[in-house]
Amino acid sequence: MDFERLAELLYPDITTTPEDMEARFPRRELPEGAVVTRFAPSPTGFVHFGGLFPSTVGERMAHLSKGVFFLRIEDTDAKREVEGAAEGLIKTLERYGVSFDEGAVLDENGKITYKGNYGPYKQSERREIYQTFAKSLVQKGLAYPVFTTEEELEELLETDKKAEIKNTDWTTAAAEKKAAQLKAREFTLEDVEKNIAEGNPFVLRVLSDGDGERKVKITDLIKGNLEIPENDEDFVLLKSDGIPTYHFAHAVDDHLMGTTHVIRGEEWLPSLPKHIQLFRYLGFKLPKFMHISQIMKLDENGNKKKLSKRDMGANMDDYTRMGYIPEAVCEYVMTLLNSNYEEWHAQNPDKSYKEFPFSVKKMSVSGCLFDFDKLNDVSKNVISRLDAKTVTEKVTEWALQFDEPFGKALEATPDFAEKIFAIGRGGKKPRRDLATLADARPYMSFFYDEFFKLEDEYPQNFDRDDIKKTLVTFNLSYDENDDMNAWFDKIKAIADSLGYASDMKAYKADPSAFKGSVADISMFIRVAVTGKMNAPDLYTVMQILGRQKTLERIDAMINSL
RNA sequence: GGCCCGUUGGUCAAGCGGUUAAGACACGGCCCUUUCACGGCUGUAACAUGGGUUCGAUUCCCGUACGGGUCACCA
Repeated sequence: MDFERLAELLYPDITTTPEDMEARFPRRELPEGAVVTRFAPSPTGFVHFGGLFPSTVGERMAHLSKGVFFLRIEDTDAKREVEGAAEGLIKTLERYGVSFDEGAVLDENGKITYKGNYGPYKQSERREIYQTFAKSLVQKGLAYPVFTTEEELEELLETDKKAEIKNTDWTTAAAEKKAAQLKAREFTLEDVEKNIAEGNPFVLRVLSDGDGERKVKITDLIKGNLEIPENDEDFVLLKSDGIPTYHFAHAVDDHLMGTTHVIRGEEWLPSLPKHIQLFRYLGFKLPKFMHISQIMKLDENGNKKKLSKRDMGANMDDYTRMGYIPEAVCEYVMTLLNSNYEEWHAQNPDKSYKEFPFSVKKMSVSGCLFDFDKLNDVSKNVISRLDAKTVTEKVTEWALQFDEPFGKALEATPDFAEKIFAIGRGGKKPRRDLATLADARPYMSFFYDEFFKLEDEYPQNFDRDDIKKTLVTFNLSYDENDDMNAWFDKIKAIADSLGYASDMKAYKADPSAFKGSVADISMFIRVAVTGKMNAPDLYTVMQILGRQKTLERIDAMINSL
């Protein structure tokens, strides 16, 4: 067959050559050891937690090595594209510390612009580039066209779907495919001429030289040494609209853009032989591959399942809504990525996770389960390290968006809110009450009259009279200028007068000698003032609340008893 | 179904030929403590399974089971 002729028939408009492209996109000049990575999402929706994973890895590797991290938009499937998705994607990633040096970035108006010398960074705008390489493959006899009518196409899709969905008859499906492939390879130049003349659409398929019985050996930086059967499928390079499939675009783009490390989810592992074959056909140097394990969740049957976009915690916006701060999510991601992160962080409590010496070798080969308990723990630490002012700001901002009445209350008296958040904050061992910004409301709402309510009841086993006497006596003696000791001495005095132990040691030694202890007396007061059995330090609470409100609440309780 | 990847406590995981098999989260107990939170101590709990190789396997090899992924003109 005259491949030159075939190439001309197929791509008469393409006058550029692969050499032209190489010249247009020269090799990058980077410092020794610098790594070029990329994140290449398709703009089909929001950022998925599973997408934060590989993008964080890429960002860390590139920036830790003084390399380049770029964003390429893989919009080769027009049908699935979602308007505005790319902008949202970039914004979200930005919030989680994933920023790009090159490729699609946002301008000051939040619109996409492109930066860098290896563009376009949007695949739909790289047609000519792909077709140039496609044409050269045809010239070398490594790719060929398949003309298929719309009906035939739909039919094919139908059978594929059937095999997939009904999970039936894989063997005949495979045999049919094989036969179709052999048939498609047999065509004449005349057939092509005729089809082109009629304006029939075609796809370009690779002419595979692979043998499914043989295996390719490849080392994945995460998975280790792999042996996968060679690709023997004449897969599609260019779709009938002239747009490449993922496989072809990946080979061409990552070569031209100088990607040194291809980081992606492990769902790509099975198609790796296709990519290896393509890089070879195109004469490209193979980049390093890193296939990252999926994040899983437990389904209702207790089986691990890929975290899908419907799941809570999949959409990064979920975290915002739930009140997780981005730093916490980032740190959680780091703990999953490199298990020694926590150890490092314990030794370097003041350093940002960005200073952590991230290591590819430490990455896990197996998929891990998403664990909210762990996220909460990490998040509690992160929030506990913030100062009162920052927490006040963050909670207020969050609440104004997701819990407006509470947000307004905080906003009205920021100094008051800050005093509350200052309780137990600062110092080496701060309180860890808040896992999320949303936890603030149940924690502190009793400080605000409009949210104050009796959440806990007095336990039945206490004499109402004792409670009443405690409250009355406390109110009469309360002096907000007392220091903590003086304040507590008064409470102890009440305990003694009612037959409750003021000394906990004595109480514990012989509980039967007392009606209760000073702990119970404190609780009587606490419930009256906070409406709850559990609250931050009562003395401080009263100080912040002020004399008037404190006494009012106690009075109200006395009257209700 | 074929192919690929995986399997150490409930979760994340260290260990990679000889260990009392770390640590963190979660859970239980105790201590501290006026409650909570913090802190300290402590406990329960694991190498999926069967064969090899070896003086010795959690570590290496093979099979089995289980889980996941994938088999599109989607990425």
